[in-house]
Amino acid sequence: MTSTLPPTKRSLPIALIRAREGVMAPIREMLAETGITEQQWRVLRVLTEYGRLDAKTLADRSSLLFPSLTRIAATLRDKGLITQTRDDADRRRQFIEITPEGQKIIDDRATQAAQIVDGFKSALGAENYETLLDLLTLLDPGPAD
Amino acid sequence: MTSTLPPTKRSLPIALIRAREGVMAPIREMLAETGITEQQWRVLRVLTEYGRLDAKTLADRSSLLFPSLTRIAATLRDKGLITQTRDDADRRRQFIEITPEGQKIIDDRATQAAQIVDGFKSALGAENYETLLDLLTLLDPGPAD
DNA sequence: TAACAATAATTAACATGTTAAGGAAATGAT
DNA sequence: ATCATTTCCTTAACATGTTAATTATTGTTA
Repeated sequence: MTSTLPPTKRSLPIALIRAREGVMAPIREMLAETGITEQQWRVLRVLTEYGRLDAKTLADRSSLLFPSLTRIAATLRDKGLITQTRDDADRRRQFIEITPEGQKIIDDRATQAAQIVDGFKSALGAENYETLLDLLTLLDPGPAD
Repeated sequence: MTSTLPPTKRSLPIALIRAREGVMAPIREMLAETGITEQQWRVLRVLTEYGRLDAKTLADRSSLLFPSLTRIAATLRDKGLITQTRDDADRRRQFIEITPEGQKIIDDRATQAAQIVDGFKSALGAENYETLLDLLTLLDPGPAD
């Protein structure tokens, strides 16, 4: 049975891109007022959720490649939203922690962000929404949570 | 009812990124041998599916922003994989068409690409796969096909 | 038709994605 | 202890994502 490529309208990679674009549009709009990017927001959210983290773990949990995190961390540090501390026990490693200023950005927008998420949940229906998250997780090869 | 942000492990934007990463990894691996990028592959696939297109339509169907398409088209032209033709009726517009060399890249890899897609379809199950595509389409604000 | 508005495309500027190479510190083997 | 290896992180180089400004052409209207 020779398989052929689906039409691009039913292509999984393209559907993932478009869905992400649809979901991120209102979030980006919200973030525009804060002067931080979507990825910077993601880093701050992970730091809020897990507390101080080493750079490697932070990159994993933020779904960022290490080189991206290096640049983003430098930007966030310059903005005073995080601090970077060398690990005395292993001087290769680095700890990253959110500052009160960074925390404030999350706190100030958390409700608004949650409302955007709720909007999509309503649009799909709660059950479909959970199904979608479950199916997406199956496509993620990452460490089995 | 005050809504709060979900933990990042159940965040829709992050789940979309990770899923995309999981799906694209083997495709990128395949494309590495061809010397073209994922986006360039997408443009060539759309051109194969729809034939000659004006740049605006091509950008839409490839899910690319216009500035990205401008650069990608220049690259593909330099590689001899597409041709660009000015519209005589409206000299602002431009038509883009795939060349035999470009077509060959698609033809040579179509089966392999389809097998990768089939792998994900099996992993999820055919029914779940279609459900996933349907749900993703609901998140796409784009023109209702 | 002259002035203004709208459209197609490019360019610019900055941030991120991606792969490869490099540097510093820790680990392991001899 | 020394050398090779591994690990954490940075830097480099190039492609793309994103928004804004700019150019060229077309359309509209007074």
